[in-house]
Amino acid sequence: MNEAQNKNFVYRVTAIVAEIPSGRVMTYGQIATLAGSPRAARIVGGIAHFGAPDLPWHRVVNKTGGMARGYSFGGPTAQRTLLESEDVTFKNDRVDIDKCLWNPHE
DNA sequence: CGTCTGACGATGC
DNA sequence: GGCATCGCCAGAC
Repeated sequence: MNEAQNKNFVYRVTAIVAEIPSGRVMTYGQIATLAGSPRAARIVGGIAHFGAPDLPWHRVVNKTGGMARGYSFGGPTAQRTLLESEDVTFKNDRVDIDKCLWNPHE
């Protein structure tokens, strides 16, 4: 893990997302920052769609608390239902990041 | 090595 | 608060 974490940006993002517990969500910007590049939020998304299909990307949302453009989970409704199943609170059609934003420092 | 793209973010209107 | 535009960084071609 130590060696791997220093490997590349992609691996860090993968590791972070893999550690997101149920009932908690993270923003792409947050993950990108933890990965070492606070401006590379889009890169996180790119990694999401192509690599690491075993990770709970459905717990990853953008800063608006919504989901990304053209999600592939079967529609935004599926994502919302899935997160609600994990005790994630919702504000209208957006995730209540204010309450469910997970911090790895915990 | 140069260029385009992209599951985003911030700012402006 | 939502929509439009620019900007950023890293990966793929």
